[in-house]
Amino acid sequence: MKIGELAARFGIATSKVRFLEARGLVHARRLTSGYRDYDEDAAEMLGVVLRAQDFGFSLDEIAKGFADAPGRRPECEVLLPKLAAKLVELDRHIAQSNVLRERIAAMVTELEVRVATRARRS
Amino acid sequence: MKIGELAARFGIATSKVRFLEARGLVHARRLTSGYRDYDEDAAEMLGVVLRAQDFGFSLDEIAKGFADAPGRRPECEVLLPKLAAKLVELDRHIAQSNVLRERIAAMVTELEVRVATRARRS
DNA sequence: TTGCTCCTCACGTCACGTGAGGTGGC
DNA sequence: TTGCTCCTCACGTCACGTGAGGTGGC
Repeated sequence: MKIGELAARFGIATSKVRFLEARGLVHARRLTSGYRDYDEDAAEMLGVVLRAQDFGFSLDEIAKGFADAPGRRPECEVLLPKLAAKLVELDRHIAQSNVLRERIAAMVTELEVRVATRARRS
Repeated sequence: MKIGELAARFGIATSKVRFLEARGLVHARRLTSGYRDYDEDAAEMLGVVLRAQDFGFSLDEIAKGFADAPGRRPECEVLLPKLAAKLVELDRHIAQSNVLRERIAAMVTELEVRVATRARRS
């Protein structure tokens, strides 16, 4: 599989795939033409990386996760505390977002009232 | 007020204040020593900028907001549609975060079961 | 003099995106 | 030959943070 096909499969840009390769997070063989060539193993690895990113891990954290793991995939024991920490972080983030949402909603209401009042006056 | 006091008042770094000044989002007079000097007007403007950032506006958007407004503060008519759009965006973001939260929680549970099973086996 | 704050560059960071200039393959 | 995809640099972006080298002010 060439880079364009792989990128399309995950809905990302080819530049991102090359970038992740430079960071050591995806591996590619090369065709004689110099084109990158990916097998299913590489695709799966990319999938794991993208999901970890979704989970809020930075690329450094993800790289360390792969390094800590003896095999290609990080082990449960390594992953568990990190995921648990992310869960706490996410909960705080969601709570903050909800507060923010209410503040913005309140401001919108206030501005709407102000605009309406001004319209009535003129 | 000097930069350190202003920064401390808002809980931000002095480097951020200088950066925002370079972007034209805060204004400072200068003392003869060359030190930046801030009055309450400047502090208020900084407060507006920081709140807008909290609301998820980029610095470019904030700068445009100030530019669109004839005075120092953006008008309701300019602000309202932008805030409304942010509200929609935030709602989507919160919904996604909740989905993510459940996915991580499920994975944590799954890994815990796997670790427990392995412990029992050995 | 000490120690704190302030100053101006300039470069680093994070995760890419973009554009130049060139090549492979149907 | 056209047109699409691929390649490698190198620089741009966003919102700052950091560090060098130097100065003000109590």
